[in-house]
Amino acid sequence: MHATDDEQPRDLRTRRKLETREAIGAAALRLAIEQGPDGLALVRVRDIAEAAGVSPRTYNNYFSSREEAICAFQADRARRLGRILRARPADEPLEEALTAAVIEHAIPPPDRAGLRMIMETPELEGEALKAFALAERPLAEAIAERTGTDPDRDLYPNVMAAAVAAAVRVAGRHWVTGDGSEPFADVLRRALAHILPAVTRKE
Amino acid sequence: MHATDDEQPRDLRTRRKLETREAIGAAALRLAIEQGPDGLALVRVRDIAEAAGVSPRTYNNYFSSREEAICAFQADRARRLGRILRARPADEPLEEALTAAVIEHAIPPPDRAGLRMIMETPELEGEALKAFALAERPLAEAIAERTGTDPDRDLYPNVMAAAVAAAVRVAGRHWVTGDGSEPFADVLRRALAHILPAVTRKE
DNA sequence: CCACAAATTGCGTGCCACGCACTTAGTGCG
DNA sequence: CGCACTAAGTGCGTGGCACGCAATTTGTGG
Repeated sequence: MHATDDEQPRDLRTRRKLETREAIGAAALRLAIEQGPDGLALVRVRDIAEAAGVSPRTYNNYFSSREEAICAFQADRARRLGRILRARPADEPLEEALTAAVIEHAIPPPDRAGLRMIMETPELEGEALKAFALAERPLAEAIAERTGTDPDRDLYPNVMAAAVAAAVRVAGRHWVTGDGSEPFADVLRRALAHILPAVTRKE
Repeated sequence: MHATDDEQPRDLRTRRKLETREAIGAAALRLAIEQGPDGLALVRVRDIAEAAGVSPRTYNNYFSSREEAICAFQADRARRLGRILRARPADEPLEEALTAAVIEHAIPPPDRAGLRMIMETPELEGEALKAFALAERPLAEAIAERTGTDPDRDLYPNVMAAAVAAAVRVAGRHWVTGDGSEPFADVLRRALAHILPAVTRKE
């Protein structure tokens, strides 16, 4: 009864498709990092396509904007959170399950340069926010399943999901801003500790 | 020592400028609502400009995308939150001050059709998320001021600001999704109640 | 082996963001 | 009360991008 099912296909075609998508996304991010936050306009579509070994037309079969391509990896990563939470044992308290899921979600830690690039570039930040927001829905569903609430009717699971996503986002920003000596997982734990006391169900 | 100062100018020029900006934003939103979430592509720049009684070139002196123009009112509204919180009495407990600020911020309640349009249109939602994220910084600064923390070093004020913004956002979505019988302020209160218990300072 | 489906590509079209230069309108000072 | 100065509005030209369409290549299944 999953609302989001990401099957892992053995189909050759589908695998190629995934590969090209990742190739384009990786190329886009790499070029963006090379140019830096202020040179985003210099990253042309044809450059991305060429770097990915693909035609410009194909690039935009997969993405409808450069921002989307650059943030693809982050979007895919964010989508994992809900699934990971579902995989936690059902009898685990929500607070622990959430923490564990978020930490597990951060393995391996995201590419620091990439995250930094995205967080420091306004246009990319917007796209990243969209990615985070998209991840909230499956997360809310997973939370609802654990708490016996309904994401379509109740505020609780949606607020919790949004708050957790917000904490992860802030933690990421903090991590890329600092000197990086503190492990990402630790920053995540601290950020979550600020909002998790609010898991108290009241309705 | 404000980081964001929105002066209210009596200058004729500046007033005209503000009027133009609002005229364009209002026209953009109105046209978008007319076309509905699926007809966003039909809202051309020249239509917006014409409806606002201004040249297309002028339109894009103010906004660099239709989405930005359509969501301008929401962005301006979001920016108010930090200022409102600062205006609350300094001795008021953070939890109460936050609630009061958010409620006050919702007066007058936002245009339901506009909010609905924005929430139901993916491209606009992205822009709205950016607006919310932009409002987080001044909010975090206001929270930091109240709690004696530093938004540049500490996680706490940033996490709290993001969580509050997230709650407001979710409340807004819930409000426009439902039948609207419940006042927006009540939805806000309920949403905040889920995260405000987390105001416990731990570091 | 063959028909079918799906992905890649080239081409053409309409739209848009933005730099530049010019005009028009407000402002402040002598 | 003009007069220089500044700032906003505007027209035009350019480069770039998203996307529909149709042809081609590349897997897939009977």
